[in-house]
Amino acid sequence: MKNISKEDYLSAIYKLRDDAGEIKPNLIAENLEISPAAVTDMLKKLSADGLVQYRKYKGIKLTAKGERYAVNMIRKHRLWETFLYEVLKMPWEKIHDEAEKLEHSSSDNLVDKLEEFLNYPKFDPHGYPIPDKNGLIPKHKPVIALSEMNKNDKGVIARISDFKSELLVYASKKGISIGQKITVKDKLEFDGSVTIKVGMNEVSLSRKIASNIFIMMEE
Amino acid sequence: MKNISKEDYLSAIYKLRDDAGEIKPNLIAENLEISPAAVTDMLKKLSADGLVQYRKYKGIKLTAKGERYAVNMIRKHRLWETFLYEVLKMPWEKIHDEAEKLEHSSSDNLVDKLEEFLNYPKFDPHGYPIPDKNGLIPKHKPVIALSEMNKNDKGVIARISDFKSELLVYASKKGISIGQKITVKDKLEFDGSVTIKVGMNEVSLSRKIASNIFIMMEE
DNA sequence: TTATATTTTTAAGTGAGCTTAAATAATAAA
DNA sequence: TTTATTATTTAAGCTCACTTAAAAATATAA
Repeated sequence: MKNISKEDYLSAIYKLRDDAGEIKPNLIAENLEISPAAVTDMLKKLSADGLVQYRKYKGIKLTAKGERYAVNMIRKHRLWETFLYEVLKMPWEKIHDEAEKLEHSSSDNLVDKLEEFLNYPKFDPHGYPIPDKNGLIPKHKPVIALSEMNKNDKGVIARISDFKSELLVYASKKGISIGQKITVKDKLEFDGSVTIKVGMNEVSLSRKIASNIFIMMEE
Repeated sequence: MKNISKEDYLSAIYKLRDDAGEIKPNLIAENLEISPAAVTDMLKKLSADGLVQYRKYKGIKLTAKGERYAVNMIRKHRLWETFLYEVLKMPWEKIHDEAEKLEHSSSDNLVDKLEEFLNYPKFDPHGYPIPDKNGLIPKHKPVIALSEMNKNDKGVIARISDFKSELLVYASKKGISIGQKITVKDKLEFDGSVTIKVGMNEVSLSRKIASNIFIMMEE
């Protein structure tokens, strides 16, 4: 039996909520791989703690306090990922799961020291921004999903979704990594797949994969 | 084994057992600050897992398997302590508690990488030996508790018990740290307290404190 | 609008690891 | 050796984060 903590719920809500900041219980349940009933249960507790705004059958929102907690967890997660990748040289696809555990086992103070040691990185190894001590999240130029780009568009890989390690292994193998320049060589309306030039080679990616790779476009 | 409690029991048994390798349930209960009944409960489970040898009302022993697990946890703990102290520059008295949490949240692989990054340290910041990947524990010259030393004995501080952070803060304040040379200036039969010269100053320590400081004696 | 499907909540129950209280075994003192 | 003390185990019960199944609310389709 998995023991998913309040911290995980908050992070999940933060990451999965829509543009209006709302989320349905079902989505949380799917993401954390638990029953919807467990989510209802926990939402009541989080609500009692003043961490989420919860009304039966309505969309859920984080309170300001809940959001602070969530951002703090994400900060910890991304700093640990950076440490594991940059310092311990762990492979790209393993750092997410390790960081997932470490983020729950380190005090704010420890993580502040870690940030200092890493020299205040702004982005993690997958290209996600690292919130600072005050919850401020660095912005870089807007990014667009590779799946949304058109033939002949150019840009630089800025971010790759990190929640499926399979995706990261695959991307690595194809020579796809943060900071690489790419050009869209072809795009099939038929299945949404794109062919890009990255480094010396051309690679074809399914729509699903392309939608998890984010590009900083070139003007 | 992803179970925090079981890991804690094994470490506790390893650390608290007597010279014959045995331990009474009561001692575990006191150390983990739980009821003796909870210990009985868990011992049955550990026994079922083949980690301890348990017979009602008899002394408890770790099995070979249990000992491997315990040593591995201690390895993780001491490597994390070393990292927190040497790399993140966390204060001496805080690293024990932080390492206590991290040790349960890091894979063997991660810890191996950490060890490599730290350049294979042999002792942690409190002077305890760090088991290697194979469970081999470095030995340094034998040490003796400061409380067992006699007037005019000399030596070097090799180890300070780390399970009461209060003790570490106190020691720090008195200028006591690993590697320092000391001389026993006086010892009172009355209460077992000792006065030592360390660096420039003389400090008096109760028997209890002296029994938690270990010295590599000078011949 | 009504019927149907989907989502969410409630209700009842589980296992892990703890608690207190009572019973039993081992140890120490008279 | 008997008695008193201390240590350990058993028994019953609690909380937490889950589960499944059923009920209720909401959303979608005919």
